[in-house]
Amino acid sequence: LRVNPEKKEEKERVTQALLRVTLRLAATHGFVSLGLREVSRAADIAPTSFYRHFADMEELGLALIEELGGRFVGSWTEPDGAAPAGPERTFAVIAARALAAVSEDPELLRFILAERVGAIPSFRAAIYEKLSVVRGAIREGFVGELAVDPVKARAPLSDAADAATTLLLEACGQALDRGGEHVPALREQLLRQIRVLLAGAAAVGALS
Amino acid sequence: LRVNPEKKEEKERVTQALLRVTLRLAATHGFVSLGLREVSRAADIAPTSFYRHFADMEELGLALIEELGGRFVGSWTEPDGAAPAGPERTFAVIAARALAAVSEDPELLRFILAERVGAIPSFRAAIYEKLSVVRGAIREGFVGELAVDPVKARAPLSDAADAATTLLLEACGQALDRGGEHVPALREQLLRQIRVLLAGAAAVGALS
DNA sequence: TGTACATCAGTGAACGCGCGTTCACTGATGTAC
DNA sequence: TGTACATCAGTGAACGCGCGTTCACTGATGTAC
Repeated sequence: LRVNPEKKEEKERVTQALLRVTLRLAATHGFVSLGLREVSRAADIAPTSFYRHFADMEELGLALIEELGGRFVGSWTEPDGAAPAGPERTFAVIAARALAAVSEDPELLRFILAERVGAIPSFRAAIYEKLSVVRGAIREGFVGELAVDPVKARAPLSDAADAATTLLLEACGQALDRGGEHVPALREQLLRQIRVLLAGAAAVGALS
Repeated sequence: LRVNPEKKEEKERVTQALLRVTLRLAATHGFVSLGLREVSRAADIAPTSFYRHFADMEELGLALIEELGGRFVGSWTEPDGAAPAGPERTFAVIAARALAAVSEDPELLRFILAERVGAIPSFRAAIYEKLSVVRGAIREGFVGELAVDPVKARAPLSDAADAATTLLLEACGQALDRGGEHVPALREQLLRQIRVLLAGAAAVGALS
């Protein structure tokens, strides 16, 4: 038996509503405090209907990370149209998008930042995986724009990409807490930190 | 009326039991998922006795941060006996202690890292305040060991101290997740990152 | 075309359970005089 | 010294409430023939 595409679409709409509503509630009370009934109520479905979409809240949370989270952080690293114009060009583009995300979808960003270090190991692992795409893109940017040998400078490149990713996420968290008007200053600070990082890597002789 | 010091001590013992038990439970389920009855049960007191110590779980959480958390991160920055021996000596000492804390009190560290970016604003603010002591000590180390003018290089020093603090916390989080056997590698990576950071600051001319 | 059947998202009633909070009480200890 | 009173951490009973989960059902839609 096949399934009516309209029906499938309808179900998908409810599923998305559950995800969005969970993000909204998690932003104020924290994900682990949420219950199936609370999110069902907010999504305007009966508590029993929840089971048509997810087995429990943990499964919903993983779907949040896999679908919304993956697309979200993935959008930071899409290729940009403009030509590279400096040794931290790739990073600057990623940073600009990530910081823009603070105002575009603060609830999703809060969820990702919180659960990245939260109490649920499966969430931490899933978010780590999604963020490793970002880390990889930053690393690729360093490789391409610094014209280093990626084999010889493997460890320094990884160190720098790790550090840059960490500093990027911290800047996003600060932006979330301090409000949109601080974003330009946070971006400037972040770019200064990365510039220093790369200059240091060159000075130490690890990169050239 | 005065109060029997033995009685006060007894009450304090129960209060501490509530704090420790909360950390233990929060490590596996997340703080915001905990209830007054659950922690009271684990601390072997009646649920109603909880109110003799805290008005609610949020007050308990703040006490966790103020008392245990403050003493904990404060211990990272106590003056050490040995004489400074390099431009990142102060940081190296702090990093060593922070990473040692991973095995000494992983539950408290998890709580701090999680609630630093969690859903409760008062927790975030309180933890930020405690961590600013660490940030300040790292900055002082940079100032003293790099022999720069702290007035002229104020912004670069702040950038570097911010970045170093962020990278330190990330290393702690990684150590928590990946287990004690990865601590030496994480410490080495962290120290490389800070070395690069300082070399870059010098190269950029911000520090000298 | 009509008829019988399968699928499946959504539902309302009902369940047992643990929750936060209130209340009046106990019993040990300290204070007043 | 003895007696009356105050303080206060801890308690058990009780409350109303929301929770997660089960179950049998509805009704719309698709399939078989």
